[in-house]
Amino acid sequence: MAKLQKSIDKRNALIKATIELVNNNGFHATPMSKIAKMANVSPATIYLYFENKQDLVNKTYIEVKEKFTAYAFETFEESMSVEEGFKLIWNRIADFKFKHCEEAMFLAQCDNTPMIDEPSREVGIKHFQTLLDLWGRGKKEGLIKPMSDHILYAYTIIPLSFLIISQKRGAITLTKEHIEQSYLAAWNSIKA
Amino acid sequence: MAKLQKSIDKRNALIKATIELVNNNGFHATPMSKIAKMANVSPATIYLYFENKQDLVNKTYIEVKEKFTAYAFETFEESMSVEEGFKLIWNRIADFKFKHCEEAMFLAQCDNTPMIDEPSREVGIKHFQTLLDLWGRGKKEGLIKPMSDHILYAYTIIPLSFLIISQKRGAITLTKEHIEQSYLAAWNSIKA
DNA sequence: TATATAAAAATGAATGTTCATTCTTTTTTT
DNA sequence: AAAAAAAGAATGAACATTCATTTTTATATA
Repeated sequence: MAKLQKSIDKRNALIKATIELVNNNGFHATPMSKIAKMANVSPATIYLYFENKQDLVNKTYIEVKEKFTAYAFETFEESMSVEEGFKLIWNRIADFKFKHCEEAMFLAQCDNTPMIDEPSREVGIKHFQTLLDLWGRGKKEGLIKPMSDHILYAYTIIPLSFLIISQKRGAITLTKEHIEQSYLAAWNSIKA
Repeated sequence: MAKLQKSIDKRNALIKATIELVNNNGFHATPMSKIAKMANVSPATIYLYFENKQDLVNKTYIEVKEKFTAYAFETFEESMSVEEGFKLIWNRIADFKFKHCEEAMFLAQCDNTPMIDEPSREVGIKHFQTLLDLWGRGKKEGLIKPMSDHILYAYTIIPLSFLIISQKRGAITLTKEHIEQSYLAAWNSIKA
């Protein structure tokens, strides 16, 4: 166990360092040597855990995305009403982005960039099915406007990424009130 | 004039090549040599027009952003009502992103990345004052919810970037109807 | 339990490549 | 014929990745 434990720590440290450095400097300006240094590891060690730089970034993306969606849907139950369920999931997402804003920023950067290869991106998308199903139910029940999932996503979830990034840049300081207003804006934009 | 004309052509070709290559491969994977090749120019020539790679990207960003905002506000007039003005500007923005989706994608990538340095980013923001003023008026008149400009922006303009990128990736095909639904979603999220 | 040994993990120093930038020469313009 | 613009080749630094060793861990033996 000791052996495996140690390995996981190093791996986590590498992923954490990748997130932080890519957030602050961008993919193009984060050399493997810096990642190694921040993770307190030799550059060569990275290659024991990841095939190469691209693989490191892909795996980081997938891991963060999975953590994110797991958190988003953790407390959701099928038995909930559409409105209740949506409110819950939306708030979990807001909560995650708030609490783990480094991770959230990293995802935002990946989602707008050719930094991640397509297969890894696909993996990330799959995990959102729960929300799409809920929206499907909402549309059928006439509670949510009959719009493409992409539009629903664009007007409810995407704005949060922007707000978190703005906060990280120091352009705004998000309060509980902002989040409440934000939820209302999201709901108003999709409710039938 | 011949001389100046020629120079401007080369400069434009360089900016166009930068947009295209960065969109498809990301900043980290677009060497100056490729930009030069795509613009039909020697690598050395780039340095007659731009100080270095960072400068080239900064200038490209500023130029595209200016073109974008100029287009967005071109037909707006102070005399318009808030709702009318907002609808007009929003549609101009949608229109621009639709017609010039390469440019729009480039901006989206810049806005979520440390690719651009802060001073250049600031320049890009300044040009949005017209919209902020309009929102200010809307809030005063009680037509728009009293929310931070960041939230208004997040729920009306930002979603468009996501939709354009999704379209470019082939995940959705945007129709006139999508755009209309989209405008309604935007307006519903901010109207008082 | 202590010791020896094999296997695994980790390292720091090379390696070779890529790439931004500069230099020197050539071409074009005035 | 001088000046400006452009070119291609050269330069040197940065960097991803690999190599040869060392250190750590696990296992086996006494």
